[in-house]
Amino acid sequence: MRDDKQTKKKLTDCAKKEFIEKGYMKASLRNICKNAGVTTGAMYFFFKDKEELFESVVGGPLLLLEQTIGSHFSSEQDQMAESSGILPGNLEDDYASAMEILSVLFRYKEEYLLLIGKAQGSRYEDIVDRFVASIYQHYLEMYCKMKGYSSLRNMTAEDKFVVHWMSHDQIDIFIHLLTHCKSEKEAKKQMKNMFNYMVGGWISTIRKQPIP
Amino acid sequence: MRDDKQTKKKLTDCAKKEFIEKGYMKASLRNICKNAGVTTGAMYFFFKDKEELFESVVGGPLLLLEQTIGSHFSSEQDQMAESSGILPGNLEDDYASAMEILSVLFRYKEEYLLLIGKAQGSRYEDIVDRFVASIYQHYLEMYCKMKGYSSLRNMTAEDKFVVHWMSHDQIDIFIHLLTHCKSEKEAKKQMKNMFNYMVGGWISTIRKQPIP
Amino acid sequence: MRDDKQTKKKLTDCAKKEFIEKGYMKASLRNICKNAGVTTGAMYFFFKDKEELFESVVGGPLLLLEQTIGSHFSSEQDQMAESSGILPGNLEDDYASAMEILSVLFRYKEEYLLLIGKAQGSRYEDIVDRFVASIYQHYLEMYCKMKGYSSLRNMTAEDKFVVHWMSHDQIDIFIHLLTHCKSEKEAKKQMKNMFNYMVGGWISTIRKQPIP
Amino acid sequence: MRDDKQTKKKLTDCAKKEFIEKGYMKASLRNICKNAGVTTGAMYFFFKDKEELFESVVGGPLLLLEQTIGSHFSSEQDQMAESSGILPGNLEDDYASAMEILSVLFRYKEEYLLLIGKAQGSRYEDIVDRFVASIYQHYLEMYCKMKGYSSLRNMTAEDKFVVHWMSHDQIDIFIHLLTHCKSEKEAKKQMKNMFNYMVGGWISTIRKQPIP
DNA sequence: CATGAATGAGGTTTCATTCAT
DNA sequence: GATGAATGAAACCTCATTCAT
Repeated sequence: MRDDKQTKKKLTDCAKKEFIEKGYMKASLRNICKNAGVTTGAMYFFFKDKEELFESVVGGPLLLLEQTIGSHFSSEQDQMAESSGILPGNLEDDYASAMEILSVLFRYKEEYLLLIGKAQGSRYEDIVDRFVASIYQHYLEMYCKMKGYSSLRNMTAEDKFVVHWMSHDQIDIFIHLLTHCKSEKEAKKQMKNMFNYMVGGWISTIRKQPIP
Repeated sequence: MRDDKQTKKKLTDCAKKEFIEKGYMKASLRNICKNAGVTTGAMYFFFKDKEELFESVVGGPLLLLEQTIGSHFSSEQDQMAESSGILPGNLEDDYASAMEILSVLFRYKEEYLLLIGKAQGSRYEDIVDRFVASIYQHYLEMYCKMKGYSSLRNMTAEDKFVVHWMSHDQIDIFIHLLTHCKSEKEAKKQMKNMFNYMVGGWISTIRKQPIP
Repeated sequence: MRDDKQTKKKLTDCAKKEFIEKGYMKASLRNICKNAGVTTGAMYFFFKDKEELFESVVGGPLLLLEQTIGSHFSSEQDQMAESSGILPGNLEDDYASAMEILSVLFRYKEEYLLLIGKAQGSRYEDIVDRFVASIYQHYLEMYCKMKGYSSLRNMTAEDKFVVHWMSHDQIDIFIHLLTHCKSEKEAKKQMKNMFNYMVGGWISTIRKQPIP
Repeated sequence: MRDDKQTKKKLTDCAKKEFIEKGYMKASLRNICKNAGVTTGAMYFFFKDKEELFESVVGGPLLLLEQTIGSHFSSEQDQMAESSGILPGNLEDDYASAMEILSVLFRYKEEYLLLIGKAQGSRYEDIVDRFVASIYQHYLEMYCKMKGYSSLRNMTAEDKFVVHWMSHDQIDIFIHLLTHCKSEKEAKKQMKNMFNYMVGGWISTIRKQPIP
């Protein structure tokens, strides 16, 4: 029983190491199997192909992250938060969300770094864009509210472009923290400044000028 | 003599196409040569190896870009610009610089996209980080002035971290525009909003709070 | 399973033939595989690289030879043989040893010829020198005794030079016999004269003059 | 005029260096031309092919050596020297000849080392055997005289074999000295012992026993 | 004398994948 | 579950040589 999943485990462990070292494309299945002390045939029993092996490494963490982001940034769950001050409520909420996301990110730091920077050649090579897309709708609606638009249909192409950028930037903040901070704790500390930066950007954008 | 530089030209053209299609790593020299109607041996007469062929495609544009950035963002040339308003003078200057950089970027759009997104495996795979590094000093000094510090040595690790992020973000703005805009004209139009966003971010960061 | 080790065998057989025909360097792996009716990939399943394939041909015989030489010429096992006549006992022993070595040499004649004369480019290209080195110590001690020196430290650079030459010459005798005799039997017959020649050389050298 | 042979000179110089470094086979014409600052086409104006380029390096010295050996070891020029002692006169003469040959060898040491050890793949790969063959006849006649045979036809196959070996050994002495001595002077000093060794071998062989 | 371009065959090695056992 | 063998294509690169100019 215990041996049952042991081989598979060893395989994914070695795969992870190899993918991190060399990136998806340059990673060698042979090498992975050799390090795992397993024949390539055995590997193909567990995994359909290279892609699936890669997925076995990053799939779980990716799903977790998607769900976490989804639960916080899905447009459906957006509430008309009562804004306590000048700041739009949603942005305040976002800060809390971001903290949770950071926790997740650092829980599987290696896997996410793999996904973000070493997945070229796999089906995840555009994962960052997908993350951006997944929060875009949320920010679109927030922007809409802050602008005082009555409907999403009032948004111009220019509006949408800037919202897309801001979505991208939000994701980039996460990546930057994951990439440049050693610990979750440090990331959360630095997050404050970056969030502050982002909010400043939002306000400037809404007002069409940076200065109050 | 008859063909003069025709063969070499054909080779770089086909190389460019292949690199764009498949990325540096997956690009096949054989394929490139076949498309150029040339033997691999001929290719190796002109180019030492795959890397050099790649360089022949992106090298020129890269140099141009580095010089453009260098001339606008070098810390030495920073003047104590007389600020006309609340905005620090340097940021205003940066806007003009950004416009010029955009012009360059769109002049060799394909090559820059190649460098930014498809250079994994080549010596340029970290080119974005290098760009960030190349403007970091400039922003460090600007931040210093805006903060009212007397010396760079007054900067904390936290200060540096946030400046590094802002440098990164500046580069990202360029990449975003290059990636998402069809024409230079459109990019320059969208730039305004994004620059506004960035300046808002800077001010928030300096003041340690987003709202005036 | 059906073929068991048939493929590998075929591969080494064809490799041996090719190496003998063209020498290590000019031997073509493609050609070997073609003759063996096997893809190059298959070859690389059994052998890490060209070197290892070569080793699979000469490695076994080489080891055998080294052990045979080692057991007869190791300085540790040298006994103070009671000389029955004027001839130093060790040289008499050496003759018996030489016979055994000849037996080994002719057992894998092809392989040894390969090693001796066609290994340029492989890690065995200096194998002859290594053989010389491996018996040098033995002859150094014998020379020491015959000279009546009390210690190896009494040997001059000139002494050492001549001993080195004689070691080289001993190896050369083996190579000459292997190269120029068709059978082990013939070699053993010719060996007598050559050994006689060598002993005469030794005595002349010890006495510093050839004439009694 | 001076420039005339300058290119050719440079070419042979660089060729020599490359051949010494890598051996005939691994030497790269491209590399040679590059180092000589000349195009391959130019090289092919002076030399028909790789072989001829190699010949331009070793040809001269080789001819000189062949003539030197020829003039000393040619059977025609052998005189019935009056032996002053027990030693056959010819061997005494050989010693003088050997000294002259050593002088020649050290005059073009590099070239001869090239010929002896790095010519595999060229037409000179068997040069050592050719040297042996070129002195064989001489030694055959000397052996004949020393044995007291009336005609060469009295020689058995066994006689011939041992003479061939002794011819080989004579050549080997030269090679050993060239390989292991730094200067001509040192070689000539060491030569004495080696010649002594050889003469002892000859006498033993003639008498069919090493001890007087 | 020499260039610069081009050939074409060949080199060794690596890869993801398959499949009978 | 797992092995070991094999495939076949493709990878990058180097070579000696040729030839029009």
